[in-house]
Amino acid sequence: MRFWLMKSEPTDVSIDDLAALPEQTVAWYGVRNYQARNFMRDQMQIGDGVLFYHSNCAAPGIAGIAKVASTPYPDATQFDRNSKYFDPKATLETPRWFNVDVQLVQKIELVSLPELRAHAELERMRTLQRGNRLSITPLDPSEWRFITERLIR
DNA sequence: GCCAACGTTGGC
DNA sequence: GCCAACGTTGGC
Repeated sequence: MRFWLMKSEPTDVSIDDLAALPEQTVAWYGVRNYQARNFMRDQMQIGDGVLFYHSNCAAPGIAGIAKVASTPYPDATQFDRNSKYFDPKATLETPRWFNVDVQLVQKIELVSLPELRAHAELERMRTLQRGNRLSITPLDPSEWRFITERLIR
């Protein structure tokens, strides 16, 4: 079992949006970065722990606990001409982008970015590193435990 | 809206 | 394969 931090812009899919979806589950569509894709395609397994992070918004931070809820499959938006995620180089035979489904476990009181930065235990977290932009990053089990056991009210 | 950091593109 | 130009991310 692995642990992941996954960023979502709340104007796109917020934690409340996720909570309102059938099965409280969403396809993690729209990833167009190879490293992040590879995490989903090659490393994620059903049941992996996910921290659902709100990014590019007024109050960035961890907004919920979730889990990986499917094996990887082709991201439908790459084939959709009307989607901003359409990829003309992708074909049904050779899809380029993959996603998993993510299911909400629990909405939490926001653990803000400044709070995350305040703990020495988390200083090596990828998301907190200078210049990091990757939307999906692995978490050390120790980081997962610290956040889920110590920072969540 | 600014801008630092980083990934991708494409000419050569 | 190099690398300048460009686009995107995301905190502030």
